[in-house]
Amino acid sequence: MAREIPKAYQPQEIEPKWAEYWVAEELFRADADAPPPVFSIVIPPPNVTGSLHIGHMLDHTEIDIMTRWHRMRGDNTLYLPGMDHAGISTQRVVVRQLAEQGIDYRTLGREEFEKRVWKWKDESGGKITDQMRQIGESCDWSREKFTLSPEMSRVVREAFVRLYEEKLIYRAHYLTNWCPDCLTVLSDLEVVHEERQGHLWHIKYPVADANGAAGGKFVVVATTRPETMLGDTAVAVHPEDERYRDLIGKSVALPLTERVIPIIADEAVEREFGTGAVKITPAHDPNDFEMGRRHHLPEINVMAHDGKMNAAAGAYAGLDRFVARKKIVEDLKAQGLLEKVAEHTHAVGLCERSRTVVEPRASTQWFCKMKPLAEPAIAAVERGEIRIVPDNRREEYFNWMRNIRDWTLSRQLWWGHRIPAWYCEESGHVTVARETPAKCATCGSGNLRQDPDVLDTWFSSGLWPFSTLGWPAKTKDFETYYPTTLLITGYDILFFWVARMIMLGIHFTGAVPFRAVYLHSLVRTGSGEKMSKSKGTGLDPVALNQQYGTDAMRFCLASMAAPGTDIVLSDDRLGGARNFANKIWNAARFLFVNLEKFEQGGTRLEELAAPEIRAQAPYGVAGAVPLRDAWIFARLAATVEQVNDALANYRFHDGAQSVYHFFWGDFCDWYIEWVKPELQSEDKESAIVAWRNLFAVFEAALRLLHPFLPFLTEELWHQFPQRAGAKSIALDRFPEVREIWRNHEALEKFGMIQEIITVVRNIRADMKIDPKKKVAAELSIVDDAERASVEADRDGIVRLGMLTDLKISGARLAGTGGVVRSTAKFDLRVEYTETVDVAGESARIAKDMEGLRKAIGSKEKQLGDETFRSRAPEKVVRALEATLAEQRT
RNA sequence: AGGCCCGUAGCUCAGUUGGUUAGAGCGCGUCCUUGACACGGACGAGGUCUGGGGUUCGAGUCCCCACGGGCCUACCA
Repeated sequence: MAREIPKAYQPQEIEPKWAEYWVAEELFRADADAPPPVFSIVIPPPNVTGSLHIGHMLDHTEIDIMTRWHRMRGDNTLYLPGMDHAGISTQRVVVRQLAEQGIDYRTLGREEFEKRVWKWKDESGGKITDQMRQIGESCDWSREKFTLSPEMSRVVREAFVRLYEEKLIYRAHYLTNWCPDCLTVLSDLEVVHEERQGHLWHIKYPVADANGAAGGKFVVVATTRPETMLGDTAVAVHPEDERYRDLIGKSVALPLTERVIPIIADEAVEREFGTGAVKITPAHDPNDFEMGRRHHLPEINVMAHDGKMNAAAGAYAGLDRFVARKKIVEDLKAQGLLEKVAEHTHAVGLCERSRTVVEPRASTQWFCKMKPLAEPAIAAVERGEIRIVPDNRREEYFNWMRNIRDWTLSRQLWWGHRIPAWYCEESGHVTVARETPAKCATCGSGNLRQDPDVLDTWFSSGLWPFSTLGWPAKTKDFETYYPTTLLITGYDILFFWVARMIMLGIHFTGAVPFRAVYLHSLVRTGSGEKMSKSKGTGLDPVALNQQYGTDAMRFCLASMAAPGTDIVLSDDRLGGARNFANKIWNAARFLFVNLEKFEQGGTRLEELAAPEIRAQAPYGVAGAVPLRDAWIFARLAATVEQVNDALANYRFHDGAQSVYHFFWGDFCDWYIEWVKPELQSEDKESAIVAWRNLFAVFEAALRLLHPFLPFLTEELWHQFPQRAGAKSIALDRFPEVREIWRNHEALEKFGMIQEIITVVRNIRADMKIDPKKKVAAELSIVDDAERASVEADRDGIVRLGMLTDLKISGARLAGTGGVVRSTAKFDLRVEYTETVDVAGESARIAKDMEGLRKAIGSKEKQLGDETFRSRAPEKVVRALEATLAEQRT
């Protein structure tokens, strides 16, 4: 480190340098030939619709923490990056952009439009790549993939053709969800439901005789969508409904039209709802569609693709559906056919992307049969071949999978994988093939036309874990890295993506696509909303990274990422994480600034901190490791184990908290403060031991911190002597606990010293003793071994307690005056010549006593209870007794 | 309609099979410009865990009910 180290850590100066270095040196290139164990993870490919948002930051932080941790533990590690073409979303973005320039995308033609989208993809994709590099993701850029690349297209066609040949993909006329804004059908998942206050219109349909003449009677039907009545082809009642029994088989004259439609009986009709009579519109309602099939009713589609009424709507043709609704209600009212209007709250289906009200509409589409795919996928999770974390998402997965319905695959879009199906213009036959066929497979005609539609974008995403590794070829990558180890993504795409990968993965490869899925929380705004760019509630990660530093952002997210709960990011939290980075920076600053002084005595950094020197720590003076060193290494060991355990269970917040507490609380607040004088000691041997141990702990701490704060730790790691050719801390080892680090005794002993110092400080603060004024103190410890240990570290206690002197004995406190406080293990008296605030002191003592009495009381009561003694485990009883014994003294 | 989750300090949240006086960060109060760090240090005040009932020797932790908030699935027109 140079002499002029800034006092405050400035991530902006440091981060870009390493971000570039990591990419340029290709440090994270995976080697499929490297020995196991393997850790492989594929990125949830971000949509090329714009740039990374704060949700991605969380995703990528967690993935990168896991990746770096595994890599440092020596695993054969692959983090595969890539992006998703995001069919509907990306098309919408470009359509909107064109519209802003006054261009209707349809006038451009398909080919030109696709060109425009590719151009956008390059820009947006480039931006995302830049962002990912900026935030230091340790992925293998040589293996980057894009879901719509020619390579991925081949895989998609392969998968489609296989499923078609297996009769799992089929084309059918069915009722689907239509978005009049996106102008495409949607799968059920892309329709979101929203409770809305609406109306239930009760409409009178005149009963007609066989000739269509009205007989003065009416059947009243209730509907929430009056405009669809123009497409009614029947009225249905329950077969056992007494009210309507004699009308079954008769007809009604459909108002506003010339048509006469039958009254049919079907058990699906709920007698309790509305009037018990239902208008049936097979072309515009899922229930009605089914009923229409059962009763062979005609379908009359009354709406065009853009949500306007079509020619079949007669006088209402050309009107927007909601305008038509209003007009129809008015007309009915005018004709006296509107019986009443009731308030009615119901769930309205909206297009996930455009928020437009989705129109159920019968059309011919491609579908994927899901039940046969779902069964093995359910079984795999049941058998534990895939672990879903957190647990409760497992149930959600099962619920959805067990009730799965067929997947509408085709989309009326231009941006996406074109469906590999060709229609013969002569015979009408369909040819589904991997490559463009020359002639019709059935009749041999060369007059073919490819299906204009594209596939749901999630179809290619569903193949991602194996398409990216070279499947269907048996590549080295596929052999080595599939099944992938872990998938980390948000729970909001459990069904869209995760479930489908599991189904398609098992179906095509015979193996699960990943061994575990960790579903993380979502990042929300302060008011609890899901962050969204469109609502302006999104936070810009680039700006935040700039302001606080990427490391701080990562650490902040990690420390809040408790499984199962959403994250609310705040400036306060980010500031706290930034402060932590600054603390680490300054600890390093302390080391190197002091080292300069020490080096003047002729000792070089190499002798104190070379890798082989560090490996032998902790060092002792004349063979004895000083207590503070034994203690910090024991704490380091415990922390390493806590972090390993936390990360193994995706408990990022626990891991983050452990390292925070260790570095700030133990290392900085106690350890550095304790060794300060040793570092410039006259006694050369002690000084060298202090330096060596300090460097060893600090360097190990950097490696421990690295997965969380990669930039800062990389920067500081390079300030240490490293093995020849060592390029990065990211390729160094995660700290491994050495047996001699573990030291329960040191933890106990140093803990007692900390307690003594804390009591001294307490007294000083309570008595308002001038912090700069040193005072005398006296300590009494009954236990010989404990007393000896404390005596050995008397100097430290004196220094950190700001004492002039500390008398230690095993007898009762000899001196008088001053303030006395007692704990289970020791009594302490601090000289205090001023008048003690008796009232305050006795209030404090009284409060202490009160708490203690309560604690003792409850324990005595418990221990006195025979049922407790006989039923509680012995361990608990003994621990209770031990504490009670202490508290009584 | 069915299912799930949450309600713990002023704020945001931890609290893994029930077990000693319930934790963190921020905020707050007192003191400290001591040469790593004021993005700092020392010390401290704040919760009885939404309410009620139950199981248990023992419950923030398990069960039931109520209230409050959120989410997901769902073709009652």
